[in-house]
Amino acid sequence: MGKGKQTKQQILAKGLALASETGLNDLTIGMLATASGMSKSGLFGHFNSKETMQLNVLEYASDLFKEHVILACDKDTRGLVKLNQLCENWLNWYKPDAATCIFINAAAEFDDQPGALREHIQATLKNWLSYLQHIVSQAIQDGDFAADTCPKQFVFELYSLYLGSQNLRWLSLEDDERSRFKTGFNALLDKYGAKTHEQ
Amino acid sequence: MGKGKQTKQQILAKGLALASETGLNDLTIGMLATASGMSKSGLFGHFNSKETMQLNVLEYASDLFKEHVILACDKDTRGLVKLNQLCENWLNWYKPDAATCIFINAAAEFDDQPGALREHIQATLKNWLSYLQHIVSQAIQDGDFAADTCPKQFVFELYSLYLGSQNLRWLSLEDDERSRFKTGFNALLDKYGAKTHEQ
DNA sequence: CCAGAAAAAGAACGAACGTTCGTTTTATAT
DNA sequence: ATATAAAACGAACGTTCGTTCTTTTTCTGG
Repeated sequence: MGKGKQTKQQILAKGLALASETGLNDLTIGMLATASGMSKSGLFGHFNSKETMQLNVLEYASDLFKEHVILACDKDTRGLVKLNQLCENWLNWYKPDAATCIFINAAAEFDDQPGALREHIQATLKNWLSYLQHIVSQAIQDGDFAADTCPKQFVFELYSLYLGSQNLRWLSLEDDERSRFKTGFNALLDKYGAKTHEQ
Repeated sequence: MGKGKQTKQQILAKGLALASETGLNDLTIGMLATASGMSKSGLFGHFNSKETMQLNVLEYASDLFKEHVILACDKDTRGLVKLNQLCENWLNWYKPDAATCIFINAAAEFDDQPGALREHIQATLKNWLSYLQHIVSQAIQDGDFAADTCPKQFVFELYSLYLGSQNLRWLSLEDDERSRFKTGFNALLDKYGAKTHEQ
């Protein structure tokens, strides 16, 4: 890896950290340059636009998500077992004590702002939801959920619990162990007739 | 009402409309002035700071929320019946086909930005959630929900469904009738043993 | 109707932003 | 080691922002 790509990775790591604190919108080229110990124009040369920089930060976050959530699951698991692992990873995917998920946050920031960023965020979220639906469908096939379970509705309710947990956490109404989420999650498994749930 | 308060109300109405489209953060003094047909400094005089202007917009939104959601319920209803009415009003409280709820949106925008705005948003949301808990407690007292129902957990799951519905709506995965929300809501009522659910 | 107050306008400011440009430093490959 | 390309720098640009003045217009009460 050449010098260029190397510092670019360092910039993106710092960028994701900053964006997680202040939001992707407030991730300014000047402050990211300062945080990276380089000049504004020096950093700018890596991206040639602020939007490209933000896009690259999101892609960097996607890589981390894939690594820490999806690939971190045990091999050859599927259905209900994998769903449990995914949710556990999902809750703590890029920082143990962190603020809100950058994708959820960015979605709220750019929801009304057309452009490449918005489309990228939408695609990422849709992709994740459809992956979850795939796993739920496996669980149904395996007989872990009732046969008439609707994967879309299931994932909607699961996703909702995730959003709710993050939101309540911000209001200091959710604890570190995500008790509200986990109680809701277990109730969700019950409702759809899960035979066994571990953890 | 003097001329001052009068135009101020018009400004706030326009401000809420704009903030609902572009977010409270991007509600600039210049553009709000232009939209209100007056000069930047003329509008500025009403608030003496951008933060105060944003706060007033939020308070204006709170008034509208109280009017369209809480006070719009039939008098002398309580418990489960009132909960149904509240949720129906909640889904369409400030515009029929609108974008996301301004409080949810503002929460995401200011969650990492200390100040009066953040505290106001937190207080507003907490107040709403605790009001919902009060209504749920009534429903338990009235025997409409199982006696061992936890109001906090109930409201958490209800709130989550609201967040999820809005988020999926943005992803074009929820329809105008909020089918996902309503299916989840009815399932929630079932789970906690609601005897009757209307609408 | 008219004085005094309130409201609005207009011009200007300092700061921060994204971006451009020319130059200098650093890395890389022959 | 040296030529060439990549990377980083520093200064400046045009804008936009919130805010502060001073002046003008518009209300309003006696």
